[in-house]
Order: sequence, then C-alpha cells, then structure tokens
Amino acid sequence: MLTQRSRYALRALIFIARSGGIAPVPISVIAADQKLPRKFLEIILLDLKNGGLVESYRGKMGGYRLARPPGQISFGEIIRLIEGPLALVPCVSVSAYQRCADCFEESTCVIRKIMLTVRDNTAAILDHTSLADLSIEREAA
Amino acid sequence: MLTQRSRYALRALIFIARSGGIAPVPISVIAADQKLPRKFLEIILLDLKNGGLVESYRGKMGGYRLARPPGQISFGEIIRLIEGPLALVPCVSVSAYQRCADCFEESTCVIRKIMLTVRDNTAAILDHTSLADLSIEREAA
DNA sequence: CCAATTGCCTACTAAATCGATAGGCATATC
DNA sequence: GATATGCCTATCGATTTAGTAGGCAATTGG
Repeated sequence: MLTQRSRYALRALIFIARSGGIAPVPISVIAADQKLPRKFLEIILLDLKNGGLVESYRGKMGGYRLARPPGQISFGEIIRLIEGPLALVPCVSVSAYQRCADCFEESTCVIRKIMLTVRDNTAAILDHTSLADLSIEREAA
Repeated sequence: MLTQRSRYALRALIFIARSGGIAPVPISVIAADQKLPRKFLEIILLDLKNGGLVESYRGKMGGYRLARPPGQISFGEIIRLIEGPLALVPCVSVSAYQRCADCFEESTCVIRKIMLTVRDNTAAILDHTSLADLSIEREAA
C-alpha cells in the first residue's frame, strides 16, 4: 500500500495540474479543496519541489506550479520520489538496485524472477501515465 | 518494497517445497540452510500455519510441511497473508476493499483508475505463479 | 519412564517510520 | 508596512518492524 504522503502528493499534483494556469496555486487552496492537512501538505510539497516536480513562489500571489508540462510528469516518478522504489525487492529495482544480502546467484533466484516481472509491468504502467492523462475526469466534469 | 518477513516467508516456503518429501522440515534446518534468524522464523511459520499454507508436527521428527500441493500455493496468497493487500490503494483492493475517506466519486477518480490497472496486472502475475513453478532453479541445479 | 527434540506461547525491546502539529522566520506584493 | 505566502526547525504519539529471551507442551526413541 502507498503511504498517505504519496496519496496526498498525487492529489495535490493533479489539483495543480488542473488549476493549470499561469498563476501559482497556494498551499491553502490545495489543502482546502482536497481536504488535506495543511502543515503536512507543506512538507510534501517541499519534497516535490526538491525532487524537481514543482516550482514555488513566495510572497503574496505565491504558491506552486508544475516545473514541467504535465505530460512530462509520470505517476512513476511521483511515487518513486515520495514512496521509494516501485520494486518489491531491492535486487530488481532499477532506481535503487541493491543485491540481496545472502543471495547465492541472482540469475537463478526464483523470487527475483517473478518480482522482476511484477516490477517491469508496474513500471510500464506508471511510467507511461502522466499528469496529462486525466481524460476520465474531463469527460465526467 | 516487501518487508523482511515476507521475503523470509517466501524463502522458507520455497525451501520446504523443494525438500518436498513426506518428512516434515524442522525450523532449525530451514533457518540454517537459508540463513534466517531462527526465532523470527518461528513467528513467520506460525503465521503461515494459521493462514493455512503449512501444517506443523511437534516432537521429535516434527517440523513443517506444505498444507497443499505446491501448485496450489500462489505467490499472491503468500504475500497477501504476510504483507497485506497487493493493491497500492485500499479502494482497488479485492481482498481488503475500503472506500477512500474523502473520495467524491470512485468511478471518475484518476488515481483509482491507474492503481486498479496496476493491481490487476500484479495480481495476474502473482496469483498465477505458484510454488510449483520453480523451473529456472531446476535447470540451473 | 525418561531424555531429547521439536513446535508453541508470552513477553519484551530498540529502532525506524508514519502522520501529523506548532511556531516563527524569510520573502514578495499592494 | 501590513498581509499573504512559502520555508525551516523541532517535537510528538502511535504503529510497525525486526528481532530476542525464556520457558511450556507434545512427541518420539531408547
């Protein structure tokens, strides 16, 4: 399961993407609309900023904007940034590979084999879906 | 990422499946061969027993055996038992569905849509691979 | 019957993570 | 210079994680 942080991050980014004008969106607006704890959201947005997904502007009329076009921000990148690797075991992670402590031979490990398949499938989906792919909601709205 | 518990559970079960004779396998043998903390492994095996995946026998000549043929024990079932739901968000879990607290409309939620796709793909892989599918290792050994 | 070997049960613990909250400083706008 | 914004530091309680310790219960072999 994803942590609350990741879910909040996704909702905040989707909200920003949809509010997608030129004017930055203040934290308080995001928090109010999405019903997220304001102070907690601050921390998350700071992480998103440090991760290069959003830009921030201070002072009156300040707030947050996407750092790139929504089509270039994938769900995979967001989740990796906030949650960590998509892989279920370290030895199949691309972004954070780590050999298992007492692994005899990776190439013959059954666990690794199936976990690699899972990772590749998951990554294929999450990395090819971006904040621009919000078609369902647009139809509904 | 999976917890250590889940990884240990997988390794223990695979080891039991491979030692797959009539005689039960003692914890100490599993722990020694797989280099797992013995006492910790006890707890995990108890969970696997309570979850109906293994049977235990006490006393001399005691130990653990699979409760079913290896072909009927899937990776999905093991992971769900020890780790919890495969789903990344509760609202797409089949085994532990839960509506999101402040979800307006599930059918139009973008996050839900992609997470459902991920879950279905993951479940398809993990539920259709069982302890009987150890072909790679057999080839190598 | 007794000793050895095995699983089972209870309790405990140290460390990390999770989900926040509080308060004040820095900066930009009007 | 008041106000609205983001930024930084610190703290907190609850839960989870990854174990460890010690002894009781049952089964088997001699």
